[in-house]
Amino acid sequence: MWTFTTPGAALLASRANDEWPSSPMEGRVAAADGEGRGPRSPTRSRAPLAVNTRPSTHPTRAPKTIRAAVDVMGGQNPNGSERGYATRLQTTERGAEPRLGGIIVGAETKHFLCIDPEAIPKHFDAAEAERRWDAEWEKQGTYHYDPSRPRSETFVVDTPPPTVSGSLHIGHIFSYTHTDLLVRYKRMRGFNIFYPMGWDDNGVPTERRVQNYFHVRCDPGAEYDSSLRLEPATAKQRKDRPRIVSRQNFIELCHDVTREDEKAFKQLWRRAGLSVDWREEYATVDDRSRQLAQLSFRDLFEKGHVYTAHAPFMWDVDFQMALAQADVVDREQAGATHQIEFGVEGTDRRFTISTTRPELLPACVGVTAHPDDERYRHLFAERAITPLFRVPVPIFPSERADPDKGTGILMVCTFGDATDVEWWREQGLVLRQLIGRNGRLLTVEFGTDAFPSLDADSANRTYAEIANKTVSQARKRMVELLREPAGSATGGGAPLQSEPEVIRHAIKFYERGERPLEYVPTRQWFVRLLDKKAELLAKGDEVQWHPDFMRARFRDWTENLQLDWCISRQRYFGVPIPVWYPLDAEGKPDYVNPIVAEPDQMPVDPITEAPKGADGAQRDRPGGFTGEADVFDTWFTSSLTPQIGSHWRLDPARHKKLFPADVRPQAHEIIRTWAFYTIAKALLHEGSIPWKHVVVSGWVLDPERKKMSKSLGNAITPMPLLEKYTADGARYWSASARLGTDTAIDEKIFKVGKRLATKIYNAGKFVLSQTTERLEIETLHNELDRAFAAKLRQLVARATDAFEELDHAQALVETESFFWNYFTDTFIELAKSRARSEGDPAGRGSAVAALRLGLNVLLRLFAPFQPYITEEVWSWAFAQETAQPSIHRATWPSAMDFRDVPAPGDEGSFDLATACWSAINKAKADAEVSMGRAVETLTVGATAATLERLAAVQDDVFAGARVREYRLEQRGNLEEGAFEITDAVYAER
RNA sequence: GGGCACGUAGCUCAGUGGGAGAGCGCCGCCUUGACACGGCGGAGGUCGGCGGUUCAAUCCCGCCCGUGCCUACCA
Repeated sequence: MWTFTTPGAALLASRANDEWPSSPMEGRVAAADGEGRGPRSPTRSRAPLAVNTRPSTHPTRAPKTIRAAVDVMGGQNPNGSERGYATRLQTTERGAEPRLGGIIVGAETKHFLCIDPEAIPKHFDAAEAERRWDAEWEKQGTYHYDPSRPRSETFVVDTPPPTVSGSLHIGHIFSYTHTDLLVRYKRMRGFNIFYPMGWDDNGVPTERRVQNYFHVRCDPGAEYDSSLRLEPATAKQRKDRPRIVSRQNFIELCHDVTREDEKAFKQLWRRAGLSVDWREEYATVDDRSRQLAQLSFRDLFEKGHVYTAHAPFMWDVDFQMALAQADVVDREQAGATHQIEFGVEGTDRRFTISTTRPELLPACVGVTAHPDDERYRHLFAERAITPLFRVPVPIFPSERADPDKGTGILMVCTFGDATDVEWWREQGLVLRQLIGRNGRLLTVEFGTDAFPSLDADSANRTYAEIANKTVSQARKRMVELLREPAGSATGGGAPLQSEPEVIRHAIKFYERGERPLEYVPTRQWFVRLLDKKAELLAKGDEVQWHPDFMRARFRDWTENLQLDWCISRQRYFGVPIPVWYPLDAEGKPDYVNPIVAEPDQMPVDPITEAPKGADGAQRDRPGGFTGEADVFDTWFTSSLTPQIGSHWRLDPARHKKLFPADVRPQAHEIIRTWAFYTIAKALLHEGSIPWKHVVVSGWVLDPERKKMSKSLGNAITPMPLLEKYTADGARYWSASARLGTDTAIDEKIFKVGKRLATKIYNAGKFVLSQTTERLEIETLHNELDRAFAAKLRQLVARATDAFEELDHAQALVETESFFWNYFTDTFIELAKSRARSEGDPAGRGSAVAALRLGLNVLLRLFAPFQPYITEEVWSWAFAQETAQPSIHRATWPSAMDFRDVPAPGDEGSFDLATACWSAINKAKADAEVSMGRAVETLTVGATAATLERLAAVQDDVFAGARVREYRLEQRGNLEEGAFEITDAVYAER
């Protein structure tokens, strides 16, 4: 028996690929071609042409015409699904009424359906179709995860939760489409897809957005106002001081705003056709995420992986919070080196240090030079005297001092940079903290134990000049002070030895910050990572990176890690650190013995809730407890996305089925954060990798080839592009880019994608309107049809290979070029006239069958790329024929689709037909007549061998070219396969 | 400073040890019974530069130039 639409069970035998299962039934596939049965997918039945004949469960909605048609048709619905019916209704309601198109005879007699082209709108209304199919997919549960199926048949995606407070831009569509392409392919390969979607809403971006939106500031000491309702601030209001709101009010405002932001994202995702299972939606501040983040903390605490410490650490003076190494970026800034003369205690010796931070002179706690530096060796036992403040400080040798930098000798301050912190620790230097948490110079008094001075009065007078100033103001004033000879530590004139020399150098900033970081001693929580570099590197190597060179990003970052992970943030909107500290009799917190919340208490807010068994009245009372006010670093929660999806610790059976995930898509700039922390968490919690594959998308660049981002102001909003070029068009643009490759945005590509959808629409309309009525089809009789099918079969193999290698762009190029070059431009044109011929029933049946085979297979190959148009055309007839209401759950094309198609007599006959046809077209173009113009007569010249091979397909060629009479002429001077058209006489118009 | 990626037609990008490609744009023609949201035909490139390996290099190797990113330094 021959069939033309066969979402068969057996899959194309693809290359062995150990780590990347090609199919849920891998291993059985190759052996059981034609016999393998897919798991539970309704399409995996052996009744490919069946039409739903079950009595409708919605008889009142069933149009009579359809019911009549259905009653006529034989066959069975293989799985009793009623879904097919919904689609049929849909189609019918829109006026494209399917009707019997012909009969296929064989072991079983089947019918196929065709459409009335007049009933299909001339132009495809994409916006309408996008809304309609989105609703339909939701209704049908097309993208639902089936928890009853085993892990081996499941494909798990760890979705990136976008920061909803960030601006939506076209880059979102780009990278999320890449994921969706893979997901849709895997779904059609029979996998049970787990594709959740989360929103990352906690953290600084949301707080900042809320502050601006309502023009408010949070004051944790303020009273909660349960009736507070705020409107977005007006321009006038913004000129006033921000309104102060309580912590709880502030958090509520954050929730309000993120709820709205999530809606916008979700709307865009749905419009773009992401095949997410929306039942698996989560937010990183929702109850489950908070609970899991807190459970994560407790697990790490119990395992000894977290600790709290009071120490100088990187601090953003604007946000006033501590930072992790991953939050910090270098920025090139203008600076200046200042040469400042120091004295040596009890001598008249002197030396000159070089510094870019003269304002820290009052915080100088030591001086150091390289131990082998002949210029300074003799000073190492001495104490230096600082200028202006006359503070004696130790001079010590250090290998870290570079004799070639600056003057070779430098001052150590508390704290100018990370090296200062290290010297301070190693040498046991005193602490003279100068920079406050708000970035201004603290008030200090010289002549005290903490700030000794040989001339306290003068020091205090001088310091008064810079106290309370910001760092940059203080620096400016300090330079002026250093120009005055009175401040000299040696009596040798102005301490500043020369004019500051302007340089450009890299300064550490918080990535969202505007002022340089400072090192400020604070108490923070940390996750121990430095002692686990080797394990982290090993896990990174266990993961497969696509493209592979992205692996190096992870390795570089991990190898260069300098600090443990600081996870506490002095913010309000986030996941609270679930900890209380006992208070001693004097009301001082005991940080050494924190009380960690019990698992069954989580999620918990230690600011409003008490430890288990404690009396809330004991809060902040001597002998009682105090709640930790800090929240977690956003990444502490985001690094759990695989576990949030799998419900780790909440549902162990589910977790076992969904963890580790198969694939993690992400952008390359967050390898150091999201990927790194996620690998770290999986290692610390379970000694596992979090996912098997990381798929890295490139960036979207603006036409100037700059990265598109809100901060650069070059971000393009996606919705207008989706509306202008359709979702399928936008997806086409995304799909054109290979993984890891940055892509300049180019609307021309969107346009091409829209054009492709239009062409699919029109080709579908044409093919499905071809009928054989009551004629019988047995097999592909015709050489051209067989040669076309053979080519199509090769395309299927190539597209499948490309997807298996995660090269969606290649799969698209292959499919698109085949569709255009071999299907619409040639095969349809050549088979067209036979498909309508009255005198050749077998040839006509063969043509119609081959056209439908081509359309059916190509639609499925395009389905991941253009989900809307393919679903639309699929719904016209194939949905019913296959009893598979959605193409997105139909089976990916494979050798099974061709199992009953005979091989052509000559593999090259399709190309030969095309060549001859093109030659005639060229003759017409040269004669400036239309392609549709009939040709009264012409002569075709070719070699004898070529003409002989042409014989099998020449009827289609001349019919397609509308040639009435032709003469074949042997030409020995032409190349094999080449044609020359002469003596063409064109018909009158 | 170290590393990775990239450099091919006006633009956006494929590609391969032996013939230089696609789409868009451009030029000319054609309103054909799926499609003018279309079709046919055509022009257009010293494959960043210089060396090397090879019978043969756009492709492999080295150096250089340019672009982007990661990472480091940051007196």
